[in-house]
Amino acid sequence: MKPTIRDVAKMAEVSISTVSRVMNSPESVIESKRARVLEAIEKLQYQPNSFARGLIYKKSFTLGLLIPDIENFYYTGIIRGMQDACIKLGYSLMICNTDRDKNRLLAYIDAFHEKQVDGIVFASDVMFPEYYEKLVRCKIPFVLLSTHSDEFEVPCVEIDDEEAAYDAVKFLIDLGHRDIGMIGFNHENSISGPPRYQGFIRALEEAGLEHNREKIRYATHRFEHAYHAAHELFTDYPDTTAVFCVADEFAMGVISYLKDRNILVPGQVSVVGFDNLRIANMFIPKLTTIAQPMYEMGCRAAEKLHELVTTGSVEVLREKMEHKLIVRESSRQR
Amino acid sequence: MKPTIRDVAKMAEVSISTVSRVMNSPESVIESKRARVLEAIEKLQYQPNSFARGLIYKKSFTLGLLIPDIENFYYTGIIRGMQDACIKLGYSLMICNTDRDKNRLLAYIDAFHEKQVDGIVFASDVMFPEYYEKLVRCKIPFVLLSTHSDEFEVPCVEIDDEEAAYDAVKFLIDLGHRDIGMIGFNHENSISGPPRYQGFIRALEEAGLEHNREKIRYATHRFEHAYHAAHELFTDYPDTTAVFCVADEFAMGVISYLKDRNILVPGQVSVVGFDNLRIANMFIPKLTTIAQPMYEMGCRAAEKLHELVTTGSVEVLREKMEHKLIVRESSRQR
DNA sequence: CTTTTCGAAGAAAACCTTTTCAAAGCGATT
DNA sequence: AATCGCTTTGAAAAGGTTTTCTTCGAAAAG
Repeated sequence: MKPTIRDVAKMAEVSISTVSRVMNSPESVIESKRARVLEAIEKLQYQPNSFARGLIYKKSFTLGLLIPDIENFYYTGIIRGMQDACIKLGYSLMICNTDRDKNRLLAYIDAFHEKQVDGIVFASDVMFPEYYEKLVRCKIPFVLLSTHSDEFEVPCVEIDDEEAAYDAVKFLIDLGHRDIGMIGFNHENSISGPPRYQGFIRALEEAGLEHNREKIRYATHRFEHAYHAAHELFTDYPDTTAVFCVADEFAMGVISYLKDRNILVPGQVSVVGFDNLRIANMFIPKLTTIAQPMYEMGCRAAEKLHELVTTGSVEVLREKMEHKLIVRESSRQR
Repeated sequence: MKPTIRDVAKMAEVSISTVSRVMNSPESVIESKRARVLEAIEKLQYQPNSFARGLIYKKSFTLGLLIPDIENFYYTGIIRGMQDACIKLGYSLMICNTDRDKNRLLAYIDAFHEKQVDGIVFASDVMFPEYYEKLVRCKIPFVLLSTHSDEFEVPCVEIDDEEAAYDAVKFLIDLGHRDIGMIGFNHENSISGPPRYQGFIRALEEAGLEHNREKIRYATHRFEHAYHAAHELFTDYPDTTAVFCVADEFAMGVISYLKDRNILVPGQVSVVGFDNLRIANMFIPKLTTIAQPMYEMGCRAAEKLHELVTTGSVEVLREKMEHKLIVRESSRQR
């Protein structure tokens, strides 16, 4: 049986109030008793019961993180950042993987509610009214990560997707490419899909390359889809010399496809990815890509959530993080 | 204010006991009242307070998972499996990433203890006496995953590392290779290091290829180390025609090194990996590798822990999972 | 028609801690 | 000597649930 505060009190021959005080405001109890209590705590290996504590404080000192797909390398960086921030701020972290399943996500919110997490970071997914209302009804504070909501006023941490996509495409154009394709996210069920598309278009228009507008194929997160999308793209537009991919995993899919078709990357076709996953630097060829500061974003999300939880509001609603183009081996001057 | 069982009772005009019964043994309360209670619960969006519950049950219905490095792709499969099993079994899951830091790991155990997790899955790391004793003192049940302990009697789920390594090397030998190197885990701080080494040696001896005994270089988990280890190996033994790597990430490092040296894989050198990460199928060339059933191992670990938590013991102490050689593109007949 | 039995539901205790309130002790002030 | 104020301590309430113990009433048995 786990020792309770009562056992400590008995051993130290004081009341339980005194034991509690020793732990929470030690200066208020006289030296001699304090020493006895501390000794008893040590001897019994006493650890306060967090359930009893939670009952009183109405706080669990736990944050929840909701991610769509833990097998997506993108989230591992986020998790590390958030976990480190949680340690600093004194929280535990509960990570849940929704597998992009609506019901599962809803169930996790219930679980979080029941476990009384102090707040939730909601990563990447679209904030459907259903989710929003549930969260509000449960009165759980939350912040969005790598996503935002136009419909509701929710704090978020993200990069400028439009600008980042623009930078990537501009880079390809500056390299001399005139026939540029794109592998994008489907616009429904995706927040970063539209702005990245916009960035692509803006870069094209600025350079008078509107004839590429239609060279877009869509994929849904996974390598295999991107491989297939690349097949479609190059079947329809075999003269394409550069492809902008909205995810590194897509870039790998495209490069694999080109490899199978014996098209050289970057020799014949340049490919730019997005995210700068750890794998981007391990792939052959190493990927040119738009880097997102995943670790920092995880940290910021946790800090922002902490701010929201403790003060009830946040100073800046939408926080933009810096992206950066990283040039490696998958792109080349035309 | 969150609604409590009291509010539900008032609205349904019954006692709190009845409300409690509706939730825990509905058949014991009469239809009419049950309906009223259910309605009130629905209307108030009532959710029982898990602190109060925990206080009574002395259970948190939460399991902890301790992993050394979340950026290692190996663990994402494990996490998915374990999380799915947890859902089935009615647990929440708390994942902690130790970054292979002893103090951090110890701190997480404290956190788990304080949060009263019902049990812990301890993945991949060496079970140092320090950890073991702490866990025992805290009376937290735990199982080992992808590791085991010779020193202590702890339930575990793992594959047969010796056999798996043997299979991989045997495969290379059967392919006609006579000059085979290995990139292994350092033996200190690694559980699977020694048996995989043994498997390598056994396969060599069986084929009368003992002259390869020394062709081993070590790396510590990361791609870059493996790249460097490959450099050492091929500098010392330039005639090597096949490399057995104890991790897919090592295989990628080796292949990257060979690529930089303009040595073709599998044209001139065959490379076999270990784990069958998702990335093994995305890499160029796709990796021949030993598959571990990561998802199933995560599941089994959770189930086993559940068994341990609920019954106090497990039926089979050391559970062996099946591995399997997957032949892809990084290996070829010599 | 009375007694027994059984089902349903309420009251209250228990789980463990923090915190408020009250009391006791004691030196200092009037 | 009585009062005041201060420090230190203990008693008790509060937090929300489950569960045991009782009670009440109705149905079954005699």
